Amino acid sequence: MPESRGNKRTEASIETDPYFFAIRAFCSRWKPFIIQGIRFDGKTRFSTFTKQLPISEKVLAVNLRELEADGIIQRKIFPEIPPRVEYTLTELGLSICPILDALYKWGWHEMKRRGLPIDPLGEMWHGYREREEASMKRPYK
Amino acid sequence: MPESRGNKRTEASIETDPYFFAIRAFCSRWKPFIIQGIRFDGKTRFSTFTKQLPISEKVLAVNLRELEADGIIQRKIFPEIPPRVEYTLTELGLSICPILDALYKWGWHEMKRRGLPIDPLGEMWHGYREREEASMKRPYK
DNA sequence: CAGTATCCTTAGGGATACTG
DNA sequence: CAGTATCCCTAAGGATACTG
Repeated sequence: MPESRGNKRTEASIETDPYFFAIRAFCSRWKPFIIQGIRFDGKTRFSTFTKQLPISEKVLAVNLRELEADGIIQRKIFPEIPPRVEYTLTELGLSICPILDALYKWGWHEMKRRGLPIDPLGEMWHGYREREEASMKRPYK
Repeated sequence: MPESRGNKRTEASIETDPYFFAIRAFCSRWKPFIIQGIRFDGKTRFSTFTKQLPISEKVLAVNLRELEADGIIQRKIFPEIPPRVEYTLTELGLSICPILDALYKWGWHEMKRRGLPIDPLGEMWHGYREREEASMKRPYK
């Protein structure tokens, strides 16, 4: 095996670019929803995510580990039986929220302009629709 | 084949959410760089991208088609020999730039804080480093 | 409860050759 | 020049079962 596929020299330029860094850190499929979920409740438990999102336990665990490794969320373990683990946003995690809000706002306005259907629970979370606390507790299931 | 893998009902909620819409529209691996490239020159040609980015022609073409379909860029064909095609940003495309700048800024500060190496050409594009016009013309090759 | 472990599928990306 | 067409590979995501 003489070399891997990609051109390492040029690849490196992309992968040391802040766009790449930021997008990898919090613009994947699930991370905005996970961050939003923590933000909504202040702190969240593992099983709360699996109730709120159509995400598998494996994928959730991977995303939580990455967010923790990137310093965006914090994991606190309470030595109880049954075990309890709480996830909160760090200062860095809080600094992402305005950007996520801007992404949401852009998408919301563009979807409205095109007449596309918009998930109402996300709208409640973001203040684009009046809140119904009951349905917000179990948004996606 | 009774059903596809994913749960359609819950999938739908995610896929009608503005986060998903916005991230799909311009937070993929290449789209921020493509948008930035057009923004830098005002208008750009196909071959200019392939010189500026370590991207294959196929992937570039796919991304350009998607950006055009989403109304983010405009494609103008000049009936010449050899053919000439110019890509420009639409109003919608311009509306994305502040969000991309915020993403870049967040990534830049966080990478600095961690002492990570940052691609200098991106820094020039974004005004985080003094411009050297020569090297900015062929950034990634 | 809060996860691993296993196995599988698919979308995105990439190298290269070719065409109008 | 501005793309297609092919073929290939990997990473991300997902369903399900199991464990401390």
